[in-house]
Amino acid sequence: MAQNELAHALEILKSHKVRLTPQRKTILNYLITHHTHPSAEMIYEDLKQHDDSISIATVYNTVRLLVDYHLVIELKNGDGSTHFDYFGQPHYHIVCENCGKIADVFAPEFSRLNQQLDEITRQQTHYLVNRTDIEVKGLCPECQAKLGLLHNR
Amino acid sequence: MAQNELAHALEILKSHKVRLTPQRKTILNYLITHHTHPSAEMIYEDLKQHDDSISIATVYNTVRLLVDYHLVIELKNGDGSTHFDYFGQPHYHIVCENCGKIADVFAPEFSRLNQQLDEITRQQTHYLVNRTDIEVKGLCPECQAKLGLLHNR
DNA sequence: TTGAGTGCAAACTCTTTGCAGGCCC
DNA sequence: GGGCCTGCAAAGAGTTTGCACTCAA
Repeated sequence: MAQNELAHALEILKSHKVRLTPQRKTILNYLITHHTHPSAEMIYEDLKQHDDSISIATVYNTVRLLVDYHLVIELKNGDGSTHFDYFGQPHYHIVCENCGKIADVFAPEFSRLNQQLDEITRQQTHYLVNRTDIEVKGLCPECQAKLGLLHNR
Repeated sequence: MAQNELAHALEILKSHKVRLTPQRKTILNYLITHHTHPSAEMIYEDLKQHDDSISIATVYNTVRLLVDYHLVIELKNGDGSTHFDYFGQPHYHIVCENCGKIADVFAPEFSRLNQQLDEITRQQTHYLVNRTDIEVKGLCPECQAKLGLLHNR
């Protein structure tokens, strides 16, 4: 499954004549197999553990490349850094405003909803729409408990 | 209109026992009357022109305060800095991926759509939902023309 | 072979912080 | 009058850049 995903993503890059270096494959594979919304720093630290030696500059270069090809999306969770998420299946994100934890939300209505937004946006602004990112903000279950808010559910 | 808006916003702050300093009023008023999605730096530069002397630190402090009280929302347009927008009427944003220009989109369906998202998100993640931000990315009319893409409309 | 990619470290930009003095409530 | 807010400058964090070397195609 993840292997197919990786092959598929590599195919897309190859079709755009992007050079497939070991570093790029490693980072792409990391993002496909880790749905933890890591920052560049986290990717770097994790990959350093294994014998994959990769510099932080290459991590930044590569994630930007992957974002440009719409394979990965950027997320901000309020901690100052940018987090990344492989975007294989359409989904959106909810960010905990207290601890910054990010969760994925897969909604069947998502694509229909996106189409609606595209339509409205294009009519109203004449912008050419490429993609829509939805970000919900709230409190994760842990932080609700921590803050004594569970009775509010 | 803008005066009512300002009075309304100040009322909200006052009800939370927030100290209403001249700087805070000035910045809030600036954001209510300028729907240009400025960065902290832009607000600072603009206010420096007039005799309002305000430090950049105060601009950062104040916009964060306003974001905390949900009077203002933060936007990223890819230029590295954070932009701010007074959030009087519910709306969302489209960002030009080429030049970074941000436009507002007011959709009547927006609040219904938000409710749907809240529902789905809460059921799926058990997060307590506070707010939903939608950000559409695309190309503004000017950049479409500049890039010779108008025939794609 | 060759030019794009990598690694390193320094530089840069945006934002935050510490502290002394000022002023809103 | 008390304590939060402001202004200044310096520090901090995250990200980008310049350059020499490497390697995928």
